[in-house]
Amino acid sequence: MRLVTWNVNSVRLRFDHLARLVQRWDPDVICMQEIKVHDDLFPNADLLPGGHPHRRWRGMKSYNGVAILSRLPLEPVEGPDWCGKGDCRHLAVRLPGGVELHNFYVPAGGDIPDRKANPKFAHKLDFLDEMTDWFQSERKAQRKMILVGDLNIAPLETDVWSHKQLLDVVSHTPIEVEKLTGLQEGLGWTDAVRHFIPPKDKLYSWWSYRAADWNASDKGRRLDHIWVTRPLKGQLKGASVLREARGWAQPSDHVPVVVDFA
DNA sequence: ATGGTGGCTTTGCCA
Repeated sequence: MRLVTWNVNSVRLRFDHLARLVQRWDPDVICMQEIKVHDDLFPNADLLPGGHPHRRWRGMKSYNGVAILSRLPLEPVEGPDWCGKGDCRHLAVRLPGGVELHNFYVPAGGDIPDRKANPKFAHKLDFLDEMTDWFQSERKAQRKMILVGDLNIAPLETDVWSHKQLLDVVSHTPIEVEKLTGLQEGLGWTDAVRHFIPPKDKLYSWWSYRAADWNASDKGRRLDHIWVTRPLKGQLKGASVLREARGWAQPSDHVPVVVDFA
């Protein structure tokens, strides 16, 4: 089984790119974030017509929104209303074999890394705390679970273009990294991508639109992740980050991240 | 210290 997570930054602008993704990498399950469309307007018929027939989505107007397209059957799994905001940042399903798949879009957190000065940063930290508590109390480490998504945090020094220069930049501050690590250690999640691509290697999944030449300056961050619980660790077969997708015409600022399972 | 781009909606908000 090949699984992809991708922050598409508007699903309605990404029909061709999704078709190319399937043509070139043939994923069985596609998890998307930032679909930016209300449920009623989700472009179901125009999206990979005839393919990946098992689909679920949760979207709102303009912002946020998550979706899963799959060749394998999906059963719904209920989740909480994170931070009581009803803002469409989580979609959970059960795959055949009793595997739970959790697709997240963690709040970006605004520009100022200060809980008091910036409510968006407070929301991000609270969201991470709620995730940690919920997985600890409602979900157990011995379950087969996959957690994917745009977690909006680059935890390792090699997950950013400059560790020193990003220490005060939201996405790589010590408090965010500490909370993400706490979430990870809570259930003993394995970072499936770093399982194959050594932590000493630089690795990014996002490059800002604001760079004059994203490829030449290469000021990226690894914000998109795929984690698995211990019972699935032995099933991991490979991982890659599809950097070339950032060079496609009118791209998302994120690229797909892929993990293969036995 | 600043501003750079893109998507969606509205002329600003969010990333």
